[in-house]
Amino acid sequence: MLVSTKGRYALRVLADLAEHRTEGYLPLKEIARRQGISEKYLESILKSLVKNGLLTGLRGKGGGYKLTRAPEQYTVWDVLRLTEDSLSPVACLEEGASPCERAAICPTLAMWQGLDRVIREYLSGVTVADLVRPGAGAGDYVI
Amino acid sequence: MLVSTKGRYALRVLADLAEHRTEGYLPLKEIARRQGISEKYLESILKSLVKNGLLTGLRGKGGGYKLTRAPEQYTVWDVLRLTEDSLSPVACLEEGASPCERAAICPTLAMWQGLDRVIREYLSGVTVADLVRPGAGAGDYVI
DNA sequence: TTTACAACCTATTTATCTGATAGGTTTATG
DNA sequence: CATAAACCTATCAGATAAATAGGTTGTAAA
Repeated sequence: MLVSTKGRYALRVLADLAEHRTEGYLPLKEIARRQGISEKYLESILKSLVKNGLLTGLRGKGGGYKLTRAPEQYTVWDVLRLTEDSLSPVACLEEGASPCERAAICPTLAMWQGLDRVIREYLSGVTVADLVRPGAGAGDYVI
Repeated sequence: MLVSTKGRYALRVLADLAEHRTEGYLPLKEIARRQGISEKYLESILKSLVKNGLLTGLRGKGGGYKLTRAPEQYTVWDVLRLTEDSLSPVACLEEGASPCERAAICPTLAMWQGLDRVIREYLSGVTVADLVRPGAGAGDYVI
């Protein structure tokens, strides 16, 4: 599996915040309830989104989270890069992977690089705004 | 990570067998040595390839493994489907996954389905013959 | 100014999966 | 009949995913 629940939840939260972005700060409790996700688990996910500037958090009464930019300014790729340790389809393409000594003769390397590229281009072509656009269907994102 | 060592090793073995397919049955020991893979681990991988008809195994002295078809008859997708529990990018698209009750309202579902399709189409478009074609480069498999 | 609320922080746990290892059994060949 | 090689079953160590628990700090409203 390429994308964990962490990444899936993060996208659902961003979509949720995009849909309710006129309502100011939204408390985690409310988002968690609406999305059916454990509050505590969601908390750890949102923390990293705040730390990386995708969300703003406001403490105290009346506080909560909101987007820092317009929904079309977040690509799915941007979001998943933060929540997933790696989005590479195979271990040998992960950043920080120990360089493979067979790289020069590996018959599969180019094929994996092609897959990596296909995935990255697809995810970079979809934004949070696309996700919340009404009536989005299965074939919409394939060019 | 989408594809484990199991799948990566399987493809390398098929490519190896394709390159040496004029030499009859190749013993696992020889393949493992040439590819730098543990014999015992490789054994468990090849077993499933034999069971599913991708390879033929011959026991006893002079035995080993060989391909059952021509290299261009194996797509990468065919191979990985056997070695990986799932090639779905997300848990909710795996076969046998408990049906998601939010499917009808999920803003991300269509996007994941599109990714799933992009991956499947890419992997279905590459064969073992492509892998062993001399001089294959990084951009070759992206249309 | 105090109370309630909500983000923030650190640690721990549980389960599953990956990658690998070990040792024995059967079958074919020279 | 000795040897080589596939076949089979079980086990294990480590990593990662997914979640849980409980406490601390900051902010706004009462």
